[in-house]
Amino acid sequence: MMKRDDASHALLRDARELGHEARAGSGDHAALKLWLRMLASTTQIEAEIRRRLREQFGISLARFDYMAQLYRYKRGLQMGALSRYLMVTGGNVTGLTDELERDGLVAREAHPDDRRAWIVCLTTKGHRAFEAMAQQHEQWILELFAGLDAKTVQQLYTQLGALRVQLVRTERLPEEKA
Amino acid sequence: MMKRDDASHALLRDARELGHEARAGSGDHAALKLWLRMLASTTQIEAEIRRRLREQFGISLARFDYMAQLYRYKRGLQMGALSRYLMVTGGNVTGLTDELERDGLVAREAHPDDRRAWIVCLTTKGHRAFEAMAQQHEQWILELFAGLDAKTVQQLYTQLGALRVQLVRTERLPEEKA
DNA sequence: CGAGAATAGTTGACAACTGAACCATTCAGC
DNA sequence: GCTGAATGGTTCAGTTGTCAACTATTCTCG
Repeated sequence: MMKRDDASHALLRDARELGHEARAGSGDHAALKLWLRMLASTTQIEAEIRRRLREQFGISLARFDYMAQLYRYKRGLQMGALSRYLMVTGGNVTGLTDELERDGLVAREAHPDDRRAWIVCLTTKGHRAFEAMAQQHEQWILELFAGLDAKTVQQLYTQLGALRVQLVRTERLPEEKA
Repeated sequence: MMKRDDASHALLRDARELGHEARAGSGDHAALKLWLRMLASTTQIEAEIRRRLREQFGISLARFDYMAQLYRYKRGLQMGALSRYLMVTGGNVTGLTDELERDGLVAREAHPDDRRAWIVCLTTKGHRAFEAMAQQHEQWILELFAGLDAKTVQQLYTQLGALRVQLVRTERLPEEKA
């Protein structure tokens, strides 16, 4: 389908490279190469963090993220808000809440004005447990990013900010056909 | 557990921010903030690409990645190599191969020297199908990264390269306790 | 008020992936 | 050449997440 230069998107692999970056080409596909490198790095870090959380605290990354939100919002959050913040579906939030509640880390409280809704809060136990994990978590991140100097970190942060702006804009665009 | 400055890793949320970045603090936790922004951006782009591949080609991202590897290696790959390159387990590769083979996109061929192993190749149909998808895929990436100018893209690419080097090094480190 | 639309959360079927156990085959070294 | 360890692949149970249908409640407005 569609006549094209066969090499125009050639997904070349440098034998030394790993993972998603294997899709990277050697041509001038700068954005594609950047994306594949970004995806590979993120995937790898995420897997490592996930593994360590599981290993040392017996907790999933999803549950850690969930508790991080509640830690920030000391007065609690509705489940719908959690669903948006965590970028997961409502059904998933229900399940996570059930587990965390069973383990005594969070508690559902009735919403004062809306009988459909719950307010979820960290329990004292949950609060303490999260603080311990969060501190360790930050150490891991520092370790994994130790190869970058402060200036590079700042630059990356700023540049990714620009990317994020673009993403939000694209997201809101009305879909045209393809 | 452990006495600490309560705000030392405060996972603050700016009301305007979304997703994983919610964990970002306002302090000097530069690496943590960078990580959360990176994770959020990548997750979002990945979800968008996944959605579009599903919608327009009825294919999962995993299958796309799988075919990308075979497209690069025209002479085929062993399943173990695919497993490493795709950063997924062997069991997963078996399943993906079964599906793709059933759809006539790839073919298992006996390894000439090792009767345990298979060589998986794209079929002609698979090759054609992948080219069409890959071209569209690159357009999507260009669109999503359109907010960044060429110089920024180059810088990001280089800087993430440094991160990747660090990751490979960390990965190989013998584990110490925690 | 009252009917229909919208919203909050739950449920259950399903898809994707992992990890461990398991064959078959090959390799290493006596 | 044999035996035990290592490797390539498969299978299966369990985890994590999605999606769509459903219940209960609240909102909108004629």
